Amino acid sequence: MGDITRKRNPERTQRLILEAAVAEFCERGFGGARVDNIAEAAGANKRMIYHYFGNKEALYLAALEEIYAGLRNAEHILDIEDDDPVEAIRKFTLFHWEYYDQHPEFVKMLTTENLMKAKYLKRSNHVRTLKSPLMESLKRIIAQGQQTGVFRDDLDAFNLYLTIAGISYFYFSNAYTFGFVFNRDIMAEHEKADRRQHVVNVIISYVTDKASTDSTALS
Amino acid sequence: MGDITRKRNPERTQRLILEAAVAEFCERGFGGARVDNIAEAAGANKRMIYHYFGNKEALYLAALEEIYAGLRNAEHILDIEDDDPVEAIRKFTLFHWEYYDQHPEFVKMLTTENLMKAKYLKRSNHVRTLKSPLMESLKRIIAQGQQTGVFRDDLDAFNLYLTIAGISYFYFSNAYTFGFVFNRDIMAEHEKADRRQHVVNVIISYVTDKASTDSTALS
Amino acid sequence: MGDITRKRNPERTQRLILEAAVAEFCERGFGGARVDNIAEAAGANKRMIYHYFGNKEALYLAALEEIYAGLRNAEHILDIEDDDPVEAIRKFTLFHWEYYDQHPEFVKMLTTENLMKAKYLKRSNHVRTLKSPLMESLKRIIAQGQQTGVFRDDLDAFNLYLTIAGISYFYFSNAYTFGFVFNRDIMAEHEKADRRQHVVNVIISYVTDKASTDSTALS
Amino acid sequence: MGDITRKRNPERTQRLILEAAVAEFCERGFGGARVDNIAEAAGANKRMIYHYFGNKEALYLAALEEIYAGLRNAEHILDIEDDDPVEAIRKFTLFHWEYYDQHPEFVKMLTTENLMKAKYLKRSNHVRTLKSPLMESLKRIIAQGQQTGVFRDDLDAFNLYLTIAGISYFYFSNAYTFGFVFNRDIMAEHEKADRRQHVVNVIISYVTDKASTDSTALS
DNA sequence: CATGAATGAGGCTTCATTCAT
DNA sequence: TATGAATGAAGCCTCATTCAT
Repeated sequence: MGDITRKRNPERTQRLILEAAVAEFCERGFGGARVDNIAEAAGANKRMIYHYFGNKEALYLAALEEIYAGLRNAEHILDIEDDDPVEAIRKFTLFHWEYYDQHPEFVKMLTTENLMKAKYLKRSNHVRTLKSPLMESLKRIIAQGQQTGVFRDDLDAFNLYLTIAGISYFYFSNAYTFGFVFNRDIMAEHEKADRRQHVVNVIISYVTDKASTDSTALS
Repeated sequence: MGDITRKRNPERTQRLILEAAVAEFCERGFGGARVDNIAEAAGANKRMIYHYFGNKEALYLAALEEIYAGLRNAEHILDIEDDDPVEAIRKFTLFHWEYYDQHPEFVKMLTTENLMKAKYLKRSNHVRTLKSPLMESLKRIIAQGQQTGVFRDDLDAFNLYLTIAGISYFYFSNAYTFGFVFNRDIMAEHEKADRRQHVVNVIISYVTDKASTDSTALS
Repeated sequence: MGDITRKRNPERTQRLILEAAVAEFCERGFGGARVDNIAEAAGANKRMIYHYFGNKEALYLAALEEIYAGLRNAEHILDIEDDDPVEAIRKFTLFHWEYYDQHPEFVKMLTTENLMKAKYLKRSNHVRTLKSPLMESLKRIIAQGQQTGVFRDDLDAFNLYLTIAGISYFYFSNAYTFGFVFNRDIMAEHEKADRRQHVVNVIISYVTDKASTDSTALS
Repeated sequence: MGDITRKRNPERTQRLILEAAVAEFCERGFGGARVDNIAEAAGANKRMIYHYFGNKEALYLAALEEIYAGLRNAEHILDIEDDDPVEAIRKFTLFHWEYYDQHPEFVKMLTTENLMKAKYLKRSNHVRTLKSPLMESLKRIIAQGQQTGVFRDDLDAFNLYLTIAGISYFYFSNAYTFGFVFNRDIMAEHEKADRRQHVVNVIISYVTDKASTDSTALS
């Protein structure tokens, strides 16, 4: 008795289950995840999962929303008040790079969810609002860069956002296969540092390349 | 009688099983895929899968190698004999875009495999050699572009390849979540056409942006 | 309601499974035994077998150890405090005869296990200690018999044990084939009584035959 | 062409199948034996087994009869023309010891068959006659030993046969469990030589022990 | 709130046997 | 005679979920 860590602590139990669920779903995907594993990892009884979350699908959705919530919290770090749009876009790009690097569970959950055609995400009521702040930030940066004449004119926020996110995301999401095919240790620190710089270069080259705007007419 | 499609045609049976396996693994991932479904879709007896492929894991590996083999075959299309390096890089980029667009099974199998940390790919003996030709093509293009002074000096083939592949791959691999969060029909033809042009622009801007080579020193 | 025999009685469930397992493995051997049969005979859900024992192999090992444990328990009956070594060896011999007669499952499990080259027995951690008490008893009897000059000098406990056990064991283990070949109802009570006496005679003749000790030189 | 070893040699194929069957049934028992394994080991097509033997059960019966036929052939070696009944009984005993030692497949097939309650043996039409010659030999030896006053009067051929056979058989049939429990290498040559002598001693002590005939009245 | 025993459906795999050639 | 592709039944095992306490 007196074992306060185990007895009658609903919030703690829920949190532990959620954390264990995120880890398990990341590690094995939805189909491969085991409710038993989650219960054990959470130090909770399996019945508690059903008590608090209903079933495996609902637990997965909770884990997915937890992941998106993590991104929302991190956005606050990204307070770009820079006068320099180039520096701002650089920070914006690096924010994504760093986030994916430090939150592999985010990458894995999104990848899993995409394989399931966003089946569960579509059931979420408040996820859709989450990414907007980042998009708004990007739009502000673009506007400022174009006003000051540093950025090309034909920038589209949505496309640029996809490129910035994708170029970083892909490195982490597909590291295993191309690491194997090209026989490189993708996750080594020096490899990541090298790639990080490349990513920034690509983005900055694109947004500041005003000449090539016309080149699009070629294709 | 006369039902030539069902009787004693081992090669056909194997092929049908493999095709059904690719579809099923793409649709549901390794853990979610059902051997029964594959057998039924192939119009074959379930026992045949074990007769020809051994077990589910071996069948998955065969499907994975089939996917990579498909890429190898497609490479022949990419005979870039252009004198213009910019045009060459454009073709190279579009080849990847088109391939991912037209072969969603390639994207899904690779994504699945990455979620499993390339567990099965590592068992493959001849996959590693497959991507080399593409990399060689890219190196030739880079060399030519730099000789003619059109390309920047600091291009790294590996990084550029990852960027070209990733920027396209990401669009298709993450279409479902992005489409939902931003409420856009990512797979609509006009959206894809728009994106296709953007991707080309980004790559060309980067490789031809000789000025910003120095800008990297800033970060 | 009130059906206490079926609900929430883990010990009872485990015991019933184990008993059913012993019967099934005896009847059909390891390969021939059916997990479904065991579950049904135990009145339990098949899943419970895996819950409590892990898998078929582990269940078999548990059954095997149960069998050996039965022998250990029976040993307590064999408290030979006789002053007469001949009477002691007679009791010792009859103990084995009676045990094999009354525990056909012991004979069958051992026979099955030997056909499998003791594959599972070797995994057991506490079986090896079980037979020692019997061997110790025999050694004491031999020592006493030799001290009093009733037994021959060249008795080897291990060999004698094998003979005592084997001569009885064989009758029950091979009853079906030689019962058929010689067309006799081996398991009829009068046949067993006759054989029982013969077995005792053979052992006593051997241990008390001091003259023939030299005869070994002949061969 | 010209590969005479593989093509169109019915007798050879049948013999190879039978030999492979004996080996497989010995190694794994009836339930554990695999028709595929037998076909492969025989270098034959699986269909041939069904062509020549009908089905798995019939093949097993054929293997069982083959085993008994082997014993019959070996009996000819046992031409005991000795004037000395003790020497004759010694030879008779050693014949069984040697046969079991040199033909483990005989021991295993009989053991397997007994576990199945002689299910298949009972279907055999000519096995029952096979052991008679040995029994007749033993009866002659007993008669001679009793006529010359060397053997005890109460010898029963059937019981003596069982003892002689069983005491040897048991050593080989139960070698694995005994070897493990007592931690001895039962099949080592020096162990076998030691045991061989012991077995002979036990039998000779019994048949020549005329005094203890009365002692049976005690029990 | 918490436990873990119990369940039924379904998953992968194996098997002896038959069929078309 | 010989081959090996094809089959349906059944085996072991796993899973998410519910129930009794």
